[in-house]
Amino acid sequence: MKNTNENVNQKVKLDDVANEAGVSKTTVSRVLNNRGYISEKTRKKVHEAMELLNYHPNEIARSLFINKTFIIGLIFPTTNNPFYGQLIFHLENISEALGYKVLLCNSEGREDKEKSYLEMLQRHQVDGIIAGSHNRGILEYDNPQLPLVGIDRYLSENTPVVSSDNYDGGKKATQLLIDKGCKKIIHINGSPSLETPANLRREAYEDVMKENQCYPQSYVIGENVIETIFNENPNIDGIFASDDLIASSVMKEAKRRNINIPADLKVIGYDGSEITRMLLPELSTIQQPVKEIADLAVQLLLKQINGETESKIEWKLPVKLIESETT
Amino acid sequence: MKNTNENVNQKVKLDDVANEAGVSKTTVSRVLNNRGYISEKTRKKVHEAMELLNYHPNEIARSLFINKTFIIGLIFPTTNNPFYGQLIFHLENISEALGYKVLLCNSEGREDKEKSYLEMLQRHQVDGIIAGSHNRGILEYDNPQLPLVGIDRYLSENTPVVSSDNYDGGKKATQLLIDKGCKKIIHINGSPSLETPANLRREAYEDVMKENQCYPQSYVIGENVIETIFNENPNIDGIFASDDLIASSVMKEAKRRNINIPADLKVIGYDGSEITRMLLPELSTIQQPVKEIADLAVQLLLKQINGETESKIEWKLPVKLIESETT
DNA sequence: GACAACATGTCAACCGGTTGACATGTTTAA
DNA sequence: TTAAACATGTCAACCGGTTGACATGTTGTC
Repeated sequence: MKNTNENVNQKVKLDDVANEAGVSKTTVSRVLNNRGYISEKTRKKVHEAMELLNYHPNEIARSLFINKTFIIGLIFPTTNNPFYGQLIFHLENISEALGYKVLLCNSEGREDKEKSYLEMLQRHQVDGIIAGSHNRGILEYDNPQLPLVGIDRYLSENTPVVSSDNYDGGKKATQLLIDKGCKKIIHINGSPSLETPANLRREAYEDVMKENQCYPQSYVIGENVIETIFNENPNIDGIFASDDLIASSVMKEAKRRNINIPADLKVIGYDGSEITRMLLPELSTIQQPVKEIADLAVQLLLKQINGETESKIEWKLPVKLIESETT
Repeated sequence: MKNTNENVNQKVKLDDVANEAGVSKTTVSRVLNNRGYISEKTRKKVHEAMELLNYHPNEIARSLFINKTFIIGLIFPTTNNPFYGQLIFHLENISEALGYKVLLCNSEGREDKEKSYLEMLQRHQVDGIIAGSHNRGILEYDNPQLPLVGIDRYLSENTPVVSSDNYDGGKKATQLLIDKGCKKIIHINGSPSLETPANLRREAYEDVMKENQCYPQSYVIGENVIETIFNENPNIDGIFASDDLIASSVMKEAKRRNINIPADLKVIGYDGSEITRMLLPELSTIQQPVKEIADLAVQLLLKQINGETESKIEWKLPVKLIESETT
């Protein structure tokens, strides 16, 4: 009953609070969870005791019982990238506002890491996962009965995918280069073996090129690819890179070769994240609505978590063409 | 005893595995934790049962009992920043390699968010926290009996702080500008009210300036500050920005005013993160050893977690001057 | 042949909350 | 006056693992 405080050495638990406040364990729990009848006087007493003892309810114990952790797992290649950095920032932000915490997993695009993260997240009883990484199939195979949302990645037949309107983005980018008078336009993208809606950027590129009687030609990003492109295509006058980092490498190489942008070569990227806009404002790009993507992804995940159904699988959000100095 | 599989609807638990394998709960636990005597035959049986049922041990239950979660909390302003993005990537990476998971908290530099995150992390029974955000005092006040490490931030008297050698970095940067013949050098930094070792960058700047009979003048970053600097100092010929993003804004403004860099104005930044180097390679900067900082921070945290003592409080890692086109 | 080491089982307490059932007493409203 | 609503307590089961104590039986070895 008495305040036997004086630097508690062990963790304070609910029992201790009950003793301090002179009430029962059940009453404290009632105060904590706002259930049943509680008088203001008792509520105050309990809160004071909690304050005095510096009590922090053990979420682990709570989670175990209620069978819910309020944790969401995020699996993405890396935070060390302007687009993902911004996306993850918003995902965390929105989740936090809705009472969820976030376990961060940097898969580095490696299948083995992704697999072990998935396993780890299941052991940790996360309430759901948002992933934007690697191959279809892995998650499908393990078939966790877990709420799941993909960002720019197909995870399985029935998991919702949120992405920007990649086809429209690819169309806008290609069309701009053509409108600016480019004749020999090349597209550079990531590995097309990944099953991602981002491949639509290339599809749109090819369609628009053909519509304009141009021959589409794509390169997959990799070691020395950009040099190769310049070497193999001396008459190149337009490049559509499927992300801004690639575009920046293109610009660097062009500079090295004294190719003037935009006079001799026009370049457009994709993503338009805040950091890229800040550090490389001269680059024209297709901007993804990152915050909206994050918003929708969390919303769809929470729907699943709460058992609501939603039949729409593919969600596309509008992109914005940002024209700058490279076109 | 029999495989009563056929799509398990509820969560598989240890009991189910025991039944499937035809052994006792204790034996399964022994296999799982590698304790006591277990024959190869039994071990195999148990593993097969786990596979068959697609069993994932409930870490929550385990954590509750062993009183350890293997989770580390990370409190940083944002992942949407080249430096923090890279730092957080490495922190997660290293933690993962050592068997720890990471709860991500974007404080946005807000005191209230930081406070509520701290509270949340304690409820979730994290094993420790690495923070690189905001004011001293908050964490100290709450005085959590929690392993704690700061990165570039003093958190309390006795919490270790890891940072780059800020004084040396500031010295190198300023000296470079002076060596290049700058006479009127201005420093731009973040709020000096934050108690962070990063303030040493400015101290070094001031010391070097005085040593060279120059008058040191610092501005705090904020709305329109850069314009103000140019307006108030028409004869300015050198700027040392305390991070690369600020430096990039300086470059942008200089371009707008047709001030030629480096001919009329030399600029040097601080951080040298991968993304900045990639997008803005022409910027001279002081590069922090991000991976080494992350490495050391995790190491120091684990030491605390494991009850080992370490009396050294301030850790400084060497920086590297990267000279490029802006100086 | 005996004793140590190996192999496994049963049982129950425990980690720190949550919850339902039930009891008792006090207010409040009709 | 009396029933409903309010306020709190006790008790025990439960969430899903872990662990120690103790029992029993099998091998291996000197």
